[in-house]
Amino acid sequence: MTQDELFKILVAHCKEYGFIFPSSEIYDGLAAVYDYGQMGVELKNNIKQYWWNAMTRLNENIVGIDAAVFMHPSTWVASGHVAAFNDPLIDNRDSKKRYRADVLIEDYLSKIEEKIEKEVAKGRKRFGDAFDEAQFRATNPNVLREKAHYDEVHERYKKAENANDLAEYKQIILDLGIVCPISGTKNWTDVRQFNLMFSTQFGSTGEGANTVYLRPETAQGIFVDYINVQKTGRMKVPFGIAQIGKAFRNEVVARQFIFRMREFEQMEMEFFCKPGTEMEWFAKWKENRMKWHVNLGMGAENYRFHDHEKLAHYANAATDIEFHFPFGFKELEGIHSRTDFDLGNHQQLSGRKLTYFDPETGESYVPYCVETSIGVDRMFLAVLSHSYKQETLENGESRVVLSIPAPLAPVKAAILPLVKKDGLPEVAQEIMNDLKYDFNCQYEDKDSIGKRYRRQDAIGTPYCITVDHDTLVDHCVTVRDRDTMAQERVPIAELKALIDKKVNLNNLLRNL
RNA sequence: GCGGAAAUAGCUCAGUUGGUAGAGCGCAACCUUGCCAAGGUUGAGGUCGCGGGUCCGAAUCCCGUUUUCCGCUCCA
Repeated sequence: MTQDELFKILVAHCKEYGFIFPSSEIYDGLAAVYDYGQMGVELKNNIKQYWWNAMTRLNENIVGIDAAVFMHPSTWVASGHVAAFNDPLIDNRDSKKRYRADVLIEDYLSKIEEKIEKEVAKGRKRFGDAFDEAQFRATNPNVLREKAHYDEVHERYKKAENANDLAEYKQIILDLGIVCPISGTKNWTDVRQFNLMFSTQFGSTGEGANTVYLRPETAQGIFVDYINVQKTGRMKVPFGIAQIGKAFRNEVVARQFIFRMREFEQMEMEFFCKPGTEMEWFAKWKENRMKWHVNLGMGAENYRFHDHEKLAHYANAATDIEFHFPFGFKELEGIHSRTDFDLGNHQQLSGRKLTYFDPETGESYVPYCVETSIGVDRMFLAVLSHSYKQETLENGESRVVLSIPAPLAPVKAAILPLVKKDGLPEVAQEIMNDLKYDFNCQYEDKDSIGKRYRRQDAIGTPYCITVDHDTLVDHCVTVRDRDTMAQERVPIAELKALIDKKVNLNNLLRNL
């Protein structure tokens, strides 16, 4: 079976067993939007709990918040999203390639600059030590011609950019005779804008209604609440703020199941530290976060760091933790050193002081920030794709099993009477009623015992507890292990401790 | 957004040159059985993705549209 086939089967499995459904499916679905079903929501909640507890409970200097999805529109000016998420795009009809119109023009401009530098280099070669570069630039006709051309194009481009004049972008591209690097033709479509932020109207729809955006990342909620948390929590730098929440991006193409969705959930932690110490914390959080992943036991070889060579406008260091998905190593989590970009911009735009007074050194500064940002949905996909296995058994039959790390499993134990008579269901119900306060359990008495085992395997239940006729006499049950299929006779009184040992999330957290 | 492919029962699929829709699995009830997907009986479930068109007649041919998959593109 190829990885591609495996992925398709996994998607089908998710739907069949209630993990993930296409959103609004009875209306043909909504592109790249998915719902979590009765099993999916349990797994997802467990993942979030593992992260939340690891962040806020294991670190005394990290606290959590839950900011609103709606934020003041200025937030997205300060964060750079208004500028960065409004790319003017243009397609070449022959090559079917899409480009950013502004990048095409900027590339053209830098080519003119190259020409000028070439001329200057020629002059330097010709005149040797006597070369006066400033004079050469001011007098050489070739340089002057190119410079004039550059200035003219640059001015038009800046004007178009400021006015957000998409038609002018296209006109510039046509006037300059820019061709597609692939097809070599000038057969361009109109320039269109793809705003990656969803917008909606705030207030009444009449006069006075303002456009607000659905947050494209949760991080900004932390930055704007930073000063409130620091003051009210009497937090001392270094400290962190953690948040789990929905974010929205109107992706041009959203695909690969829940890997890239238009509505998704992030688990982000912003760690505020003294400027100059950020690289230490960056290294520490890289190590810390990798440990959190590997601790799940899904194989250290399935993770790797991918350091960014090209950094975003806000970062001075960035790395991804990539996971081995069925479609290759892909980003699961990002760790960025964001400097004081966000707090600095919010301070400037809001006019509010966001500096921290360090009582030990007497210094005042805007803290630097190291961010860890993981997609809940990607983590979910990582767990599921790693857990899904088709096994061939000794008797030649096959089974599908989800070997989900036990503390994350949606259902921890299934209580199964061997037969639906002779008082066995009643005993099983009693056990169920006792265990349900500690674990998410399922009771099932339909079909043969073997079939019920397979159904529980398919949703990744770590333990099946079978009540048989002997139970009525010896008060013991058969406990069947999901992964080994081995069976063990256990007194009912010891059940809780046995299950707890394997499925308790705290045991996972203690290893961190 | 562009190009290619696909959409029939909850799932996997069949459905011939256009002639009023089928199987297996699953689901529900009952009987029988009882430790790794057992057997029997009965039953529920489909305006063939949606909307037009051609035709006496469309799941089937044509056009449009939605969704999904693959390749581009996008993903500060």
